[in-house]
Amino acid sequence: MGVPKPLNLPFDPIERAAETWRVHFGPSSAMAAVTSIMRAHQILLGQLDTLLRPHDLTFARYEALVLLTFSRTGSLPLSRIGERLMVHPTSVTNTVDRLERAGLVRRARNPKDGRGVLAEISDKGREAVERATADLMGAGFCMTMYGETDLSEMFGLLRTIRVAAGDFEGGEGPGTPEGGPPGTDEPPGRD
Amino acid sequence: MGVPKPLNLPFDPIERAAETWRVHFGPSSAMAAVTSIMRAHQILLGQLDTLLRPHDLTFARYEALVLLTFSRTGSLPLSRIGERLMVHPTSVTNTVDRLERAGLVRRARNPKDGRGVLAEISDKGREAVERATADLMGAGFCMTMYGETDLSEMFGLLRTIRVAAGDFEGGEGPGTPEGGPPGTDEPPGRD
DNA sequence: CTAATATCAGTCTAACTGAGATCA
DNA sequence: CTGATCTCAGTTCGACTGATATTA
Repeated sequence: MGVPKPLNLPFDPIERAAETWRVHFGPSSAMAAVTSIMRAHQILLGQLDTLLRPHDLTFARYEALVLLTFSRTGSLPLSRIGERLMVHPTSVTNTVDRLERAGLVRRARNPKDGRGVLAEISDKGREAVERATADLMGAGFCMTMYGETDLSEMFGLLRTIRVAAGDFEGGEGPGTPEGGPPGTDEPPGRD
Repeated sequence: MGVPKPLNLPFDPIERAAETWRVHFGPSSAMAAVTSIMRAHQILLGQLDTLLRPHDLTFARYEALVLLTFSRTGSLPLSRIGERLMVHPTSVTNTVDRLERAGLVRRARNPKDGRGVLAEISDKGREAVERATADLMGAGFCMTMYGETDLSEMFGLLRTIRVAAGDFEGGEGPGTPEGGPPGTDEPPGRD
């Protein structure tokens, strides 16, 4: 899965494409960065899904389960799951469908909002998260080729595009506002 | 598409997940970096595909077309396309199918290898690449929030995971080997 | 003979569109 | 009433498995 067979090309295909690109079209650093992100994603998803397959999970389903584990009551409205994981509403329905079929989650009516549906993690689900997480951490999240400095540098760099995409309000003001975030500061892990 | 509506959460969802993660499971910088790559990929693919939709192209098809544009004869064996773009053989067949149906590419027997099939770009295909490329470059490849320094830093950082995945032989020796790469040094854009 | 190349049939997943039910 | 939440039907897409024909 992912990339079972290393290609071992005698050259960096992205670097070469960037050189050729520059000759044909002009400056290519943005193109090289984009292509690198695409490829990194492909590599990571392949490796993570391979690690998660024995647990009958995909990375998307795993993320949803973890989110439920983190919630106070072990349950969240589907709408909030979609919001936090930044996926389409119908994708959330689909993900929860599969988790429910596997017995890792069950649906419940939201007592606080008749429109809403809660996804509630089951004991089996909690066990699955625990085992899967152990595997992922054992594999260092497939990022063992990086040191702490590189990891936080990468996080910082990619934060810029997330802010630009409007994921959250981190654009204005000094980075992480210190000494008094205006009003919206919630404790982490809140339901 | 992608994420048409900015979420504008009052907090960084990945940062918050990382904090909670650390409390539950331990160190989380690798997890935060992985999640950031996943999200960056999602953002970029959404924006790029939106830019390419009017040209009846996806990013995958666009990449294949560009590769053909770069080739000496305007044609490449499907196997080589798969190798350079690092996609599965059946995915190449599928991509070329679609490009052929759109009249941007045609198949031809490989005169040098009866097993092989060449994908050859058509005039219509070359025009499509030119127009699409103009759009993408006009949009700065959706990376206008970054400066040159950030872009090359990102490329360098992500190069590490590509090397570790065995994409190419860049692991041993001093970075980009200077003064005499061993034997396999080809001119770019060959074939 | 084996190995490489490409195709086909079919599965799986995620992301989407559009429509509709339910309820605040 | 509007708007939010969720579901369903159906599409598109890329990545895959396994089998097969062809040819080096």
